[in-house]
Amino acid sequence: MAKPTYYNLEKDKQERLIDACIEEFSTYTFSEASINRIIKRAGISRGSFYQYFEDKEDCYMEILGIIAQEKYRIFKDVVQAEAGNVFEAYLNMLRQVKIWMEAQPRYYRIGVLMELDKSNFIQKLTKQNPGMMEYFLSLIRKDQANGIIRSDVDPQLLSDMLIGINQKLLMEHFVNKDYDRMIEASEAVLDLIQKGTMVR
Amino acid sequence: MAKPTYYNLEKDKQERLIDACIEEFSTYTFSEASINRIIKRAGISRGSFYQYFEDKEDCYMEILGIIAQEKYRIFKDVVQAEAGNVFEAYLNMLRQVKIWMEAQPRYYRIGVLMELDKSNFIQKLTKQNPGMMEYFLSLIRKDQANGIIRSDVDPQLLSDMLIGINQKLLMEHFVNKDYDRMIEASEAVLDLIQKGTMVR
DNA sequence: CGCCATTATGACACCCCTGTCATATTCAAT
DNA sequence: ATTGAATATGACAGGGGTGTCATAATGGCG
Repeated sequence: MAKPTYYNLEKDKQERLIDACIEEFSTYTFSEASINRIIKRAGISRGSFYQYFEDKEDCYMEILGIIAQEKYRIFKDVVQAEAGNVFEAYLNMLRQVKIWMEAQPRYYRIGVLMELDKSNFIQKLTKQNPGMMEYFLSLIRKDQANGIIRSDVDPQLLSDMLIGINQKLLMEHFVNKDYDRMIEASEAVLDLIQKGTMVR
Repeated sequence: MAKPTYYNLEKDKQERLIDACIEEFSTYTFSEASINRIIKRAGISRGSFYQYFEDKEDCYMEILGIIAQEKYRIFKDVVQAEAGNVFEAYLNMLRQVKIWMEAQPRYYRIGVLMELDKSNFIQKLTKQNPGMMEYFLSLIRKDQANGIIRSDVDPQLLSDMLIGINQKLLMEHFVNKDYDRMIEASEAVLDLIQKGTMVR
């Protein structure tokens, strides 16, 4: 956790510092990120940085905390609409991600870079993510029970597919900043997965 | 290109050097790879390294050349069987990749790390890859003409899906070293894509 | 004002890296 | 055996990085 001095910082200075950190961590991997660049950008001295944070990891955790807060703020009042099936649930989720990407591209980028980092510290952080797969799995099973999805479809496989495909779409459209097209493409993908490619 | 001195090297020494390079480049990104570690492992002096190669890039290119050769050796006499459709072509390709992964996991790993590297040099190298997507696109169009795939399926989309899903499967099974399961999973995925998830 | 706690600073030690270069060694050919 | 070319070597320059620490500046408060 950041040192007391950090929390005592006057607002303006703290914001400058946070912005510099976000800029750095959304441009470089944690391993590649440079404290030198951060302090230069924030206009503070090397010594001060270490007055605020224990070290680079500490600083990173502080930023992650801020991101988590903001994420919660944006996602909390999203209609947790009872999704009719996995596919709808999926699209709901994607629309939320679109909002997130548009509102906070730098935050999203930090997430992307996290996935690319191989350092122990980051690997440990990333591992702590059970999440979404379980959610999809349960939905798929429910849909099978309701006769919406064929019962001989392997839930695990379908879930992997959904997650895998979209990782690609997300990434692709994020670099192009074409978020609307992303939703369209996803709808088409889901449609295809439901109907299959075969001529009937 | 490597310097003449490199090519004059006695076999044993050259092999030790190459092995050290492969070990390094299959463990670290090009940017993160360290000449210090390479020379230590190869048991040569720093000066010697630069007697053989212009610099790190030069060394990397030499290794890529060796990999390309080996890849060709393994892939050349694979039955370029006239695949019946995209899905068969896809599985053919995947089986080749399996052989490659098993035969040369380190080489495969170098490819993976290349994708993760953001340095200019590597980005430039990676870009020069038109490849597989075009191939899939043409096959998909052919299948549509032959009435195997519904004509209202977007070829680009299907191609993206195939490539995207498998990137995930490949990666996942590569880390688990479970190549047989990889083929099975891919077959299941392809089956699902063909038939769709809907109950008919 | 004077005093003390808090905060700010940049020089410093130490680490790792790449690429160079004068010098030493090896080796083949005369 | 001598000599000259090819090869080997590690000290060195120069750059970047992190974390520390003695010292300086600041700011409230008695």
